[in-house]
Amino acid sequence: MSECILKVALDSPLDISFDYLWQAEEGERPEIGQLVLVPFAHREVVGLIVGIETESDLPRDKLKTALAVRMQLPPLSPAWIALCRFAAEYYQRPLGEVALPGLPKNLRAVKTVSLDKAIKKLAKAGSAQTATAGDTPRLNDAQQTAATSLANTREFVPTLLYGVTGSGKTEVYLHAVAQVLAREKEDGIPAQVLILVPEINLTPQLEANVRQRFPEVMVATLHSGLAEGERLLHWLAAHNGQARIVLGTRLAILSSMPHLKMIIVDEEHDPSYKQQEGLRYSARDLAVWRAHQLNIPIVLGSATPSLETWQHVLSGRYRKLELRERAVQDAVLPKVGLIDLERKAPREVVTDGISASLLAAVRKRLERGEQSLLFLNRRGYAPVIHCDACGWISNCTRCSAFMVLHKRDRRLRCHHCGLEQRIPHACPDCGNVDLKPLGQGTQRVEETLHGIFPDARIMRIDADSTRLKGSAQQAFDAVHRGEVDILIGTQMVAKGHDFRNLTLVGVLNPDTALFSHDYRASERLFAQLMQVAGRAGRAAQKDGGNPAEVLIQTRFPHHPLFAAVRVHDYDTFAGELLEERRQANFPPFMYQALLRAEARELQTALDFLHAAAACIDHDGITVNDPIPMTMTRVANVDRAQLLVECPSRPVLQGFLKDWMAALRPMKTRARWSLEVDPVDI
DNA sequence: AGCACGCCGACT
DNA sequence: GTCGGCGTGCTC
Repeated sequence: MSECILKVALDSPLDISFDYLWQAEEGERPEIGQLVLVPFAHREVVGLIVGIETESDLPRDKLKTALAVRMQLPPLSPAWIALCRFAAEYYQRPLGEVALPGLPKNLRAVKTVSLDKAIKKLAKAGSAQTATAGDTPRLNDAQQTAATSLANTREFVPTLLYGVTGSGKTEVYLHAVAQVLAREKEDGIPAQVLILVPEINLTPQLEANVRQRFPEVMVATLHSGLAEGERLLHWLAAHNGQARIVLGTRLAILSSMPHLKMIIVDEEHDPSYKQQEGLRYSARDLAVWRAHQLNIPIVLGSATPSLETWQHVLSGRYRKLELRERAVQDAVLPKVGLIDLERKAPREVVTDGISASLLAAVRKRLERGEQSLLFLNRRGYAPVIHCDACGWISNCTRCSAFMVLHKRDRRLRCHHCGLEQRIPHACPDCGNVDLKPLGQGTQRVEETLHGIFPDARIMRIDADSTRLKGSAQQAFDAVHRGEVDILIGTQMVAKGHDFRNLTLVGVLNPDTALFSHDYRASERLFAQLMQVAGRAGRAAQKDGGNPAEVLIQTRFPHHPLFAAVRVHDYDTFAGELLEERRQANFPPFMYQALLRAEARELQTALDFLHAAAACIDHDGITVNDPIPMTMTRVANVDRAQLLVECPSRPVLQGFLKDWMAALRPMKTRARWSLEVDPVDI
């Protein structure tokens, strides 16, 4: 028996580690990286051992004794702890708040029963398998070149795999994975690969592809949809090295993988990689850091890379491997056309937001027995109802937003706070019974199309139509089986699925993003248009038949964004955007952080931000004026924000550290949080 | 963040 | 008389 002091990180907002006494049994010394059950305030919690010492700075009578070290779990590696520590420092949060919430709940439970059971189960599943690749399809030249380059890369080289939808990026990933796993034979290390995808629910194909290609290999999946028991098994399989491939969403970037040898980030530009609550990290950025830390290759795949990544390519920090053609035989890129809604003569007849030209194109598809997709990023029937007589509009009483008309449920619904009410039968202000829906949502488009094409099989896919678990998948399956003629959808339909018999994509209303105050809106719109265009049949035009067509309705047909979309020219467009960003001192040429505050009274939030702006010295940092957020009130809480900027990341980081230290003890009724590298401002 | 303690209003 | 409102303070 010998006594030691355990330094323990706990999931607590206090940015310190906590010291506990521990009597180590002979031969059972605790190690850094092990989990430990400790008494904390009036409860028992599980923490992470981050240090083992003989002395504590605190007097002995202040120390409590740890209750149990979780010896059955192999310790988390120093590299994993370093990753968490980096994320904690970079995003200005305590280590414990980064390291612990990501662990399966069972590992953090007071009782250890399910953990023991899971460990036994995995022990039965056997040791690491030999990685023998299944049948590998032939690669085209571009794919082969990319795959060879990746095969020759064993160190940290961030690589952009740049290719349009259908150019065969997945095949290149799988080759790269096969290469990494095959190296086990040479150096005897059972390598692991991490593959990140934006939304696991939309990419069951990738999981199926991976499992089919590597039938001998254990594949773990990690995403928020897993049941706790499953989550524990998959996490443990990654942690003990049994799972050779881990496929997951952004949260998987913090998984423990002791033999990690390659990271792949699919659709690296996707906004889903940014966690938008709690610890607001970018999984893509952490992936690059993790690859750098381990000196292993990382592949970032995209048809429309983020401007951050693109800038790194231009500056030579990242390597670019390009896949130019679609890999599927006979497939060519869809033809993109614009429908000018402002054209004076002949004027487009527009029915509920759908132009006559687009309707004609849909009719042509119906006659040919082909499928059409209409894309509108707005669910509900109409975004607002209003009274012609007095000007009343359906504002939410708790938010600075409209109540959206959901005609089928006969309700108004706020998409921000969830408030619902029945549709008023008359104007609440003047009693006028003729309240009119303004604008279009997917439900209205569905209704209009039913009226125009009564015999067509029409399906709507959005968050409302797919509320039930599994119903989204069922809907997509029905489209694949050809049971749908016209598909109407929000951005849910833009990702992941390619429909072979789909030859028309109509984009109803992209214009709001063109002149948005958010300077990232056009970058996102471009990506979204390219992505939704990619849904159009990859094999639609064999037999010299009809090429797939994308029709975009717009009142601004001369906007340069559309010119770039028409010729599928991301390079030029990205170059122009980057030049604008450089001129305007926006990211990636500027580093930013956002201090947000919210309170019942807007003034409380603003007062706090003003005090925060004044509380320390900020040489070299631009501290902007506190401003109310664009959507100021959500669920009866007013929100304001303060943007700080600096062209140097280390300088900004240094400032943020001091700033947070100064802010924490400040007394305020406002709730506040800091976001580093914010995406929407 | 939890969670307990503590000191004032309407109810079985 | 007590249930419970949320302000304040502490956590090795």
